[in-house]
Amino acid sequence: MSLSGAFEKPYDPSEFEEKRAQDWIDKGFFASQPKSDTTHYTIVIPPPNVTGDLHIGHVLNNTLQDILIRWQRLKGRETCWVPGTDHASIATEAKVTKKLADEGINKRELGREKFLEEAYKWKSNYGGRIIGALKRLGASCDWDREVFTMDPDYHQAVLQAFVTLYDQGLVYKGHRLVNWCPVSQSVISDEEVISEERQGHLWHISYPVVSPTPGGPTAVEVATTRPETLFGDLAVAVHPEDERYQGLIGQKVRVPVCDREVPVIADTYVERDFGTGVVKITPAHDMNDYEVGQRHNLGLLNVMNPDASLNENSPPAYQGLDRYEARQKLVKELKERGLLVKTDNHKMVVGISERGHVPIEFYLSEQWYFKMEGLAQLALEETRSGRLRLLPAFTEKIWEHWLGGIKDWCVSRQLWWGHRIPVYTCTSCSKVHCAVEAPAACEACGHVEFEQEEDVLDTWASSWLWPFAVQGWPKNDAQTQKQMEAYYPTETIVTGQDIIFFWIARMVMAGKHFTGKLPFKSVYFTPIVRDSKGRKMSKSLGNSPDLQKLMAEYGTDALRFSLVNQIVLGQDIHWKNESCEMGRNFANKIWNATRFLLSHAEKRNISSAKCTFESLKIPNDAVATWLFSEFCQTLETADKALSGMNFATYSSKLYEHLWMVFCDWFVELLKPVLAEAAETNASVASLKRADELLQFALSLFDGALRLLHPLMPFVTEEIWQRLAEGRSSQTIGRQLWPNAKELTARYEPDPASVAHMRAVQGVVGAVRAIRGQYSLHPGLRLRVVLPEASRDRFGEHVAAMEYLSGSQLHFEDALPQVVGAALTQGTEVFVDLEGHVDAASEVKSVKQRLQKIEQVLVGIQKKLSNEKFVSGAPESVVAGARAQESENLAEKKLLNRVLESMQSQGG
RNA sequence: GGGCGAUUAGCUCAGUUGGUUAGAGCGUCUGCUUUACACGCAGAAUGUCCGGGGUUCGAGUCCCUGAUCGCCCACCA
Repeated sequence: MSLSGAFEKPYDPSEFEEKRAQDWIDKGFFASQPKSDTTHYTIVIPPPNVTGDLHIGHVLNNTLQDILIRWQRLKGRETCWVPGTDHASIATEAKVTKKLADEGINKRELGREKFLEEAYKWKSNYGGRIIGALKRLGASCDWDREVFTMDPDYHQAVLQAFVTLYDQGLVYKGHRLVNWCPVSQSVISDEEVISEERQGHLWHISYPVVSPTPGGPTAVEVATTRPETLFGDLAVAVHPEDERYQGLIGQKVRVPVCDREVPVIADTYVERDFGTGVVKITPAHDMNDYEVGQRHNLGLLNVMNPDASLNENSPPAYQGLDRYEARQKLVKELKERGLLVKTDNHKMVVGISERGHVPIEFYLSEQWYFKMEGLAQLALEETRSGRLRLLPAFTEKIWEHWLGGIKDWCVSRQLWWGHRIPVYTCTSCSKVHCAVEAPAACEACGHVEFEQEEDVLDTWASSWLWPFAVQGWPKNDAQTQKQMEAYYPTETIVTGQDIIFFWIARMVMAGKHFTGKLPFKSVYFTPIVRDSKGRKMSKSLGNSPDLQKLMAEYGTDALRFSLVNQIVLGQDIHWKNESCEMGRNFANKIWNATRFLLSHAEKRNISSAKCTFESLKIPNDAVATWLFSEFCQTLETADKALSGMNFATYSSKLYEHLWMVFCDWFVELLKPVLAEAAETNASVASLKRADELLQFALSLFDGALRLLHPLMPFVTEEIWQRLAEGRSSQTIGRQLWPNAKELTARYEPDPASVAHMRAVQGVVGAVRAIRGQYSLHPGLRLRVVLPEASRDRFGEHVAAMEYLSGSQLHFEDALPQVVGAALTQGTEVFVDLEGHVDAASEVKSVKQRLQKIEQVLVGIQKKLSNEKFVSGAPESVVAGARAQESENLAEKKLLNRVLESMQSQGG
């Protein structure tokens, strides 16, 4: 293929990527079909919120899934990556509600049906965005299988799961204090409450004693962080053994402002050392107070509305005020009445609603719950038995802790966007029916009218079914059976650790409970991506990278590479946009390496199309044997790293192989070979060698591209398309991943060739270093002397070594007059510096080096003279130390010889 | 209050079961339009491996302890 048009430097990904991403999908390269054999490899995507935007965390976890899927696809497995989106009940409802409010429309006035219409409109406007972004990222999902958690089939699955649990007695309705989000005006689960430390106050308020005993106190001082709830106080509590308040127990005190009389009770819940040792008890607005209230039969007094404003149980002046306005007003009034003793600053932990971003209220209401203990046991058994593996391993401790102390799951939400709870109450006899379809007639009285529950289910009570519901569960038709057989259970889940309880644990429970199978074999928790200062990415900080811009500026491959390359299992990533440079430079590097190979192939009339990895032939040549050995090692590392989900090991090995090995050394070694063959009087042997090496290079490069493809799909595809004409109906993504066993059975890797090449590199490096030491111009051809005895060893590489080091090699034992000397891999290297360097400065340099060597030798010899080391350490370590000693001795001897020679020359 | 993780070059981080003279990328410095690539090539400099103890012939690695940062869990109003 000729180097025209689309093969310019530098590599410009923005020219290709978008088109390529669409082309892959159009040609159906990612489509999967259930097969009757067992080659399936399935991953289900963690469905992003339907109205969400792609953020860098998505890039990370979807890139990792894509790497696994593309890797397995290259290995010839029938891969299926199921994409989709989550309806995200509370998050979406909040967005739609806000949008309506901005337009002056009140959600409740609009009514349920109209609201849902609006929500679907919103979904159709924004729901495609994140899917589009994932496609742009190159995610090789089977896009024909996209599922939305409110699709009709999925809805059926959610209802069926609920009904099944109900029939099994695992669903109940409970009347208790719940976490209430005043913004969404719905209950939320414990997991949706985020504890945050906040600076608050501890107000000391005086409660007058109703009938003080003579000489006794006339008031008690109560400490509280939430004064506005005092309208709901039903008692004041002290510790039963607190000597200060013995006389008060059983008396009555007057709640300030509302002037209600409440008893002083004794309960061990009270900490004597905290505050004043006197606590106001507000059973309807605090979990602990609720418990205390239960113990003392205090009853309940709710003083708030669902939006956290004060209700009719508060004094008229406070009714309708928001809780914080009420607090201010009350504190002021207490001060005026002289009942506020003091105000202390106080740090406390406040429960914040994950979606509403405001402190939650404890609120008394009736809600639906799932019984979790049995389900939690199912999940625990899977990790304890080792059938389910969590990475990083320490997450298993978190898992154990949560599941061990699990509480029942409050699944009802006072929302409209979601799966409405399938419970129907007969309007005549009040019999409760739970069924997927509304019953035709009441089982008890035959009446035909029902009222369905108003509430919808927690989002996670639908997404916990994801791995099997996407395949059609619980339907039992032929297609569903076939799909369940092929694609369930899946392999692995890749996601953030933040949803370990929300989603991962519950999927395991649901999988075991409803299908009897563990839904995946492993879970990989990705690192959290933070900004360069270690702060969480957040909208309010505006520190999230603009991914569209990054992809346009550096390329998607660059983004993928740079992100993956920074992964450390179990640790956060500190992200800088500039780190994309590494990936961009890498993509450019291999792009240009291709330009080099192809231009020479053209010159030598070699068809790159014929040089596929399948046609790899290894010429009988030290350079080829060496590169092949390196490649085999890279392949082994890549396979092992990906199997163990060590993604950064995989990325850095490929980087090293392609750049440091293939480009820096192999291509450079190839150049003099090609140059020799290009001479007019080139020998037949040199022509043959050039052609063989070039063909070998192209074939091996094809293999290396495949190894890199899962990580950098775009640039590898662009290159692969240019290696042969007429590939547009194919993709590199469906070629074969090199098979290590077959490969090494055909050609044996040769460790000696690697050692041999290291010697060549050592000599070249030594000359370069000496050149650098004196800043000698690279164009200056140096005279280099190697010992006569090494002639055979380096014979075939002389031309290459001369080219790489910019020198002329001579094999002789006489030293140059002014000489830069080095010892590398047992070879003495002498660079003739006569006329370039002043002898005195080289003498000085040699003396310095000798000093260093002396120091090192002292250390080694001390170790070697230690009897315990010699007898105690493994043989290889002792041998290593001895080798080190002799090497340093040899270098010392060499330098002394050089020194002597130069000093005698200099007079 | 419990549990977990981190601390290695100016910055971001590697460093397998303890074993040569601790590495990479970026940045810095030097020299290069060497005909694939300046998004490049060649070379160089830079470390109290957080502090303090201990185990060991040998510790960045294991143990104890202290400090700092971060995360998770927990009902002190």
